[in-house]
Amino acid sequence: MNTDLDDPRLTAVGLLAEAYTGLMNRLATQFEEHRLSQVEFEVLMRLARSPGNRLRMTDLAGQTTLSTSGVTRVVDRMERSGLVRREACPSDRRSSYAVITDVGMQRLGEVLPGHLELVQRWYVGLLPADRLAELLDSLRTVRDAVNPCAAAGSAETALPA
Amino acid sequence: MNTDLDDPRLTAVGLLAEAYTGLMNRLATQFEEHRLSQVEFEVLMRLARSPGNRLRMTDLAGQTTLSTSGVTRVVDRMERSGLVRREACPSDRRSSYAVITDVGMQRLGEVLPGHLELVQRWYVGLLPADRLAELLDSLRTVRDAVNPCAAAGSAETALPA
DNA sequence: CAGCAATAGTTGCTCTGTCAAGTGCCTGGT
DNA sequence: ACCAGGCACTTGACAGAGCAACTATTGCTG
Repeated sequence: MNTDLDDPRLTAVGLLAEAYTGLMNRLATQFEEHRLSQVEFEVLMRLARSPGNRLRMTDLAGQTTLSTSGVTRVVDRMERSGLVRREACPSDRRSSYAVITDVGMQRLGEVLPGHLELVQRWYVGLLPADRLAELLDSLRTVRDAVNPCAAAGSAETALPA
Repeated sequence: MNTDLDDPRLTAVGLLAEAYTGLMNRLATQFEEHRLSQVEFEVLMRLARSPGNRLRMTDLAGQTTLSTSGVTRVVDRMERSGLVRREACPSDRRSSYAVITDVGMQRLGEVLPGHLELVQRWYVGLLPADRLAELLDSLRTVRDAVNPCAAAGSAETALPA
């Protein structure tokens, strides 16, 4: 019928999607064990890696997949559970910082080792070093094209490298 | 503080996530122009590629990222907009098929060319052929580990290849 | 320095999807 | 032949996230 249905480009997208969502599913289980969602984990990571352990709400939104209202709500929840607190920005009364608390830091410390182990097992450990390097390089090419902000921004997802 | 915060494995996950979500954002715009969501597009694709243009609800759930109740609801909506219809399964009265309609096929035909073009521009076209082949190979390795069902199942995301 | 456009954040409404419970149907053991 | 347990699907209640509208601030421009 429609020959486009067999286009190899669809396979390419499918593989990317399945690899990503499959990996995330593997990781999600461990987050749940520690009463964290994926989004919450990312918020903790971003804050922990930022100078002063803090980020303005808008910047946090820019560094995640969330809208600003999404960030408001996540921070609401995390503030309620003590992982994060809001702090006024002295230089601009419109802004406020989200700051990771000691409890948040501790929680992150509990999750991270297991998380890294899972990433090792289900992703980076599956490929020989040179293949992995090539993979990351190609992903970076796509990422830079598709999401130039992340490339230009202060941080990649995790590392400025 | 916590040296794990700089682990390169986090960068690896970050690149995968940003490449994937960034690409999806680019593709989403075009879907909206055709009044389709990403999930609806995937449902149409899966059905169009299946024998008899149909799939049991459960199988459709297995081939997407949705739960069975999620599939029930997507198919509800798509049935309402005429893209899909339900049909009873003669051999098992518990099951029902989702079948893509002519309208659904036509809609898919409208979206697909532009979709492929975008995939070309923001993903496969960014890499030389040999790099792309390596990328897909590595992604397949990860996918097979992380989501063995997809590998074993009747179809990859798009192609059985 | 008054006024106004732009910005940071929050909130109401809505949509989408999940989980758990419920219905009806199928099947294997006795 | 029965019924116990399992399966396919649906439904109700609810959580997460986005958009658009709103408030409070800021800072530019005349």
